[in-house]
Amino acid sequence: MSGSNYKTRQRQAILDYLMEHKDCHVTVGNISEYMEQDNTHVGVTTIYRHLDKLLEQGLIRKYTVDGTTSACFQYSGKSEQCREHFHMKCEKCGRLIHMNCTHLEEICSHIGEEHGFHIDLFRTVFYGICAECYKKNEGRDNDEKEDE
Amino acid sequence: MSGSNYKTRQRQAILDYLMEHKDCHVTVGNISEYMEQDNTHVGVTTIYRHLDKLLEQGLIRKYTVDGTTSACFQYSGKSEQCREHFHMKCEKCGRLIHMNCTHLEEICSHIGEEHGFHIDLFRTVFYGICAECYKKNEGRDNDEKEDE
DNA sequence: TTGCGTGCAAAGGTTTTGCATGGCA
DNA sequence: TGCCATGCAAAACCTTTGCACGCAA
Repeated sequence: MSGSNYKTRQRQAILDYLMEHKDCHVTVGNISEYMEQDNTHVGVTTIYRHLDKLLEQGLIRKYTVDGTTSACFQYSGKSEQCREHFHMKCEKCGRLIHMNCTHLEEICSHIGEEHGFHIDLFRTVFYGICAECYKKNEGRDNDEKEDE
Repeated sequence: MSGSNYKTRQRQAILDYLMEHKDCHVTVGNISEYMEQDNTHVGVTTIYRHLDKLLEQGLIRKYTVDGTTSACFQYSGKSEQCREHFHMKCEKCGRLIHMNCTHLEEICSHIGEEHGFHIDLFRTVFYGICAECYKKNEGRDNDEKEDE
């Protein structure tokens, strides 16, 4: 499997971009556009192919964010440790938060033992609003009605 | 918004199908194919439009399951109570499990209070393998390697 | 030199839009 | 009858594939 990684301009550019944006998710379109502006053209085909590899290698994650049709990717680093904690994604700012908390680790065993459900930590993501965005938004627009 | 729901053959057929399959997710293709076999043709456009409405009304959920390119939908019912518990999705059989568990509810408050992260219970789904599928699969194929 | 990497064009899918027609209220 | 609902065809996207050429090792 994808064991041969030639060191090419394109590969480096994509990796750089992903690492610079490790706090939020990006689409193939984002990457492509950025490269264009940067006069560092990289074909979308190439981007897709590298993302596939990185995904296989567990270096990035793939999401489907509400309202978007295209897939979102995000750098998460050598993931072994990411298989041991939960991730939360802020729906406002898009930040990915690695939640290291023993209390939460317990969830996993609880669900496994009591409910017989074996959680895939790598794929499971909590969606919600992060502390900062929540503060910012507090009391502001009741535009997004809380339903009754 | 979408407040006017005419009672049409198509709307009813789609709703029926969704409710009959409330235990698993279905794609637009599934719905369309079924209708065809059932001699109850419904155009895909119509299906998409109804799913959008149902989504808006919170009657169904939308997923993107790994490896699939098309969106998956699943009936979840008048969702008010589904905003109060977690959901788990089995990646093997596709079943959606409504997890009513006080222990887990605590987790929610823990995350909210200690970590300041406000979970969106309606959108958050735990991915993994359900008890039944886990049993079935136990010791069988190490085909799907556990990585090293 | 070898074989992977790249990029264009084309193909394959899924989802959305436009528009004329059908059907509920 | 007035509107919304429907469905076909076409458009708009996103992603994958085929193939010739480029380039790292």
